[in-house]
Amino acid sequence: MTNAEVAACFEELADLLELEGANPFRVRAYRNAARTVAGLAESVETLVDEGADLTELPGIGKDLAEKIACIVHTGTLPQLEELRAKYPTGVLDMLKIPGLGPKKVAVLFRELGIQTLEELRAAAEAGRIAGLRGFGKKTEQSILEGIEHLQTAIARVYLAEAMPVAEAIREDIASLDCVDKAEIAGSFRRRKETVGDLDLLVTSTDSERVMDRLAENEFVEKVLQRGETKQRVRLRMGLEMDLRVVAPESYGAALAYFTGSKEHNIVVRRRGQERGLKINEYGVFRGEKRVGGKTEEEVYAAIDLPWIPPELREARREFEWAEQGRLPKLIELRDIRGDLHMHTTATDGTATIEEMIQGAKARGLRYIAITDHSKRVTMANGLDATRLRKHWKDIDRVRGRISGIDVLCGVECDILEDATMDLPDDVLAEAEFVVAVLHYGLKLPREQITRRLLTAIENPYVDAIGHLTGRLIGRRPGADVDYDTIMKAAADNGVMLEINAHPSRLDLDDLHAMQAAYDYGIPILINTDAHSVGGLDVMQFGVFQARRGGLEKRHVANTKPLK
DNA sequence: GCCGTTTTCGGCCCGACTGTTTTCAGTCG
Ligand SMILES: Nc1nc2c(ncn2[C@H]2C[C@H](O)[C@@H](COP(=O)(O)OP(=O)(O)OP(=O)(O)O)O2)c(=O)[nH]1
Ligand SMILES: [Mg+2]
Ligand SMILES: [Mg+2]
Ligand SMILES: [Zn+2]
Repeated sequence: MTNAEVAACFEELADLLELEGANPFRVRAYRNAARTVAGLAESVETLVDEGADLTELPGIGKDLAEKIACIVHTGTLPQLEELRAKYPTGVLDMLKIPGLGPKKVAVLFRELGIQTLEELRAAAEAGRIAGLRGFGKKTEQSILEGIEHLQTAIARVYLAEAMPVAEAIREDIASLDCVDKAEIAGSFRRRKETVGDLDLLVTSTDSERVMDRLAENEFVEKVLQRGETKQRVRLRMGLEMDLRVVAPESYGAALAYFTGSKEHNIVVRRRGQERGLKINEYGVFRGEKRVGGKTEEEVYAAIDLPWIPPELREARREFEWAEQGRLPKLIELRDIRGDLHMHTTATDGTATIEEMIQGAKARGLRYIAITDHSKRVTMANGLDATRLRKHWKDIDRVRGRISGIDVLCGVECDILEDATMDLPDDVLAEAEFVVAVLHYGLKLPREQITRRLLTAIENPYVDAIGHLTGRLIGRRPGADVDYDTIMKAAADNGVMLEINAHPSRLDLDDLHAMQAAYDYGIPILINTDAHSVGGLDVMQFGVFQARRGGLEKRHVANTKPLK
């Protein structure tokens, strides 16, 4: 039972309770529990087995602690099963339609007995929905469009994919004379690995002009919603964008609001309440009087906290840290000196040794390791001992004529399904850098995954483990890694763990990078795994993930000089 | 359902947009 699975139970229960018309704060408690569990680096299953006191976790009381234990032991909750029996899964599907929330879905289910999206479509087409209390012709029409849209709607988008579009739109809006500031906020500013939409904050005294300009932008397909201060549009790429326009004096408060996260905002506002203040997107108010909000610093100062970096604003540990003046000084891209994982045309890269070295040098790196694939990765033309030794000779020749950057003859060695290394020790011993990885057999049971990873970690020639779980964000889950065992072994054996910076990997993720660095003292590497010169530019995404995990420069080995 | 040196009961963030409504509920950010 993974943390994600436990969290999913609570999420589903929250949705079902909402349909039942339960107390919204009780529903929130379940959602908070889901978030707490999902945000835990340690496995709740282990915690339960060890008899840990779960009520020490934020938002988990006696009741929820028992429910967690019940889910871990039985896979579900009696209460959840009862509600599932009452509301078929198709009812929950209806909640995905924009504009349909728990109240409306409950009406459709109760009054018309609608249980699936198909039945909902039929009812709307037959005109049976308009006329229900709270439903009219427009709602009926928007339901039909909503069902249609669900079929083609895109999932969350990689931050890296959203970035060029976001930046282009931001610049266009910023070029208007009436615009003071334009910033992308939301999950984008918090540097989450994927974004559900883009949130553009603009300060201006002419919101009409700003909204018109966005509506005309070449990336925009359609205006979905428009009011006095905000507009929602759908971009041609499928992603949607929220535009919020406020007056310049509200910049800080609005940026804080729109950056979120939602849960972070709730804590900020609660701390405001406790101090007799009201905090909203327009400012900080004592009664009618505005007492701050021009900058984010003012907002945080009003609740007796230092400014908190956006990457940490997830209502995890940041308030505790800020309160104690222990906010980490987060690593920055410019701290990175080396990149110890990349490929060339020797295997599945598209650039030569020389091009990769020059590319790295042009990006200001002082050292790199060239780590082409080992033979098991036949698809990528992986190298056997003979070809690898020849490749290293080639690298050695090229590095000899390029000054200003150190180049290591490395290898990305597969950890085979039978828990042996893809290359013999005598070859690995000759390597100047070895990053060991799982590529195949990711679905093997936890015990075998552990055995394989331990083989690599205990191998004297392995320097680091790359993309530990092998997850591909939004496409496939990673291997079932026993983090505690693996991290303890890595710490004991002096093996580093990688944050693979590729936008679809980011593996280690933020939570486990934090666990490795803070709980186990394991040096972290942030590597690009570049397969082309341009691939070296993804380093920033690895740094973002590290920042979200609270990592400082000191935690990251490739900020240090090559020894 | 959680939580607390102001509370162990009674709060729980705050506001915009839409559509349905005759004054506001629902949904969403
Ligand atoms: N105070 C407050 N702010 C909210 C609430 N919901 C959303 N926000 C703020 C914080 C969010 O980061 C910001 C943008 O909302 P989004 O729905 O786009 O969420 P976000 O960008 O965080 O994640 P996303 O990747 O879009 O799913 O609006 C809320 O219920 N209360
Ligand atoms: Mg967003
Ligand atoms: Mg949004
Ligand atoms: Zn690689």
